[in-house]
Amino acid sequence: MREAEVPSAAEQLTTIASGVADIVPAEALQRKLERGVPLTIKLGVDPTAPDLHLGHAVPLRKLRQFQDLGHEVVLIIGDFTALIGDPSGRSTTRPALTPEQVEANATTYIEQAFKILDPAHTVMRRNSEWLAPLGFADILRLTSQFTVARIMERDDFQKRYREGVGISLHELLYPMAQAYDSVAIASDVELGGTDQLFNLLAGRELMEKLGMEPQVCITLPLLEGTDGVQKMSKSYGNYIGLTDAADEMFGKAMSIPDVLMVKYYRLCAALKVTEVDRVEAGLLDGSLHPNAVKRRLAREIVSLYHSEEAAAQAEEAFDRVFKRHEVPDDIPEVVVEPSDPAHLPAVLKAAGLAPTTSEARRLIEGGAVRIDGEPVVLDAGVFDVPWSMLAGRVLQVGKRRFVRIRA
RNA sequence: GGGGGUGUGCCCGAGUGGCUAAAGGGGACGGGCUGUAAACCCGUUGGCUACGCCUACGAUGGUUCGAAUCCAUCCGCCCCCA
Repeated sequence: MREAEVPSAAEQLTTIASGVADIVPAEALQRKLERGVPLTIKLGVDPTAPDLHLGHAVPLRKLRQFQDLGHEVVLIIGDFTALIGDPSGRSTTRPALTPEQVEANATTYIEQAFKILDPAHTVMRRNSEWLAPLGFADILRLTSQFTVARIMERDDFQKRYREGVGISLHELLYPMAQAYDSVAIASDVELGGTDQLFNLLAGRELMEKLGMEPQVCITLPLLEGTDGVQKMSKSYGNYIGLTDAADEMFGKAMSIPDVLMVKYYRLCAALKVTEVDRVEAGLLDGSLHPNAVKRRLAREIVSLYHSEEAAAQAEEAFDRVFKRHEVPDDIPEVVVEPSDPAHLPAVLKAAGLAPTTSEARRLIEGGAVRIDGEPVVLDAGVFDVPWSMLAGRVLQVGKRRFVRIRA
């Protein structure tokens, strides 16, 4: 009875191809799908960054699509390769992690990954299972499958070599190690970011040399962060975290540039491809208002990581603050040592609304501070305010920072 | 091993003795407009209960009434030759 629900290879291909950067080679994937047997889909993750965001979620979502089409996922925790450090996109040798760090990161990774993946169709493996037991002879046999010229084709290696930046010998082995993962689990398909293409192809090549059916490589585009320019990353501060609170997540999603909306729909939401196509067309011909489209996107994302109710609440809270310019309903309360008159910059600092009193002064002078929604206007050089103006009231800085003052 | 260059605020980058808390740009923040998008306009961008004081131009120590600017030593980074 399940067979009746299984979409045709062509239909599956439409879903799989949505939003991806490349499928190498696409015909091979089609052939694999046509067999009608569940495929083994591989994703290797480096347990380097503990907190996942929507950028990390992109390949995970694609895996989930595969699962929903009836395929099996093997998630490989690169606990052994983490000791090498993936040189991809790096201009210097990556610092190796300690086994403890790797373990801790792996645990949080798995926890967050299962917000997306279907546990019933996911197998978790660690690549130390098969990489650690390899002897020197095994390594020689594996390395003999690759030529230096082939490995040095990688543009990040080339760049580093040309620029005289050191490349440790063990780094050259990274692609081979990852390739061997594919051999170990006999993957049909491996996913990765566009920067992973070389490593993915190494897997394909090694499998072929060892007489196996080679995997198909699917690359996914890098996701730009909320600033719309840099790729999403914690260090750029432009990320939407998988564990962000619903309100936060909604607000961040609303702040992405319009041009990125369709990409987010494709890569970060769980809608059917036909529905995403419809939204894209609607935006193009003007029948859908961008704001409405973005709201829906924000709701979809929050629903995925929290719930539909949470999404509805987040939208309501968003409207309250940003559309109707009202005070949100749950404002953190801060206890401030009363003084009369009160030195407003000191209060702002104490309340966590400004990092320094100097900054607080600037904000006051710039008209950024409100009490119970009313802008605070003081004479130049005056920063003292009667305590009665503050006690029990809502102190606001800018559009989104609120605090209720408690004596 | 030899020769040369360079180190400024979150980032890039001017500045070669006082007019420099340090031009200009980017970013960020705030205000306006708006759909918390983009674009655009304006303001702010070291600290301090503050018409003043303190700390800042890789580090330390000097010269000077006065130094980011001159000198010495040290540290970091980069380039060329071997």
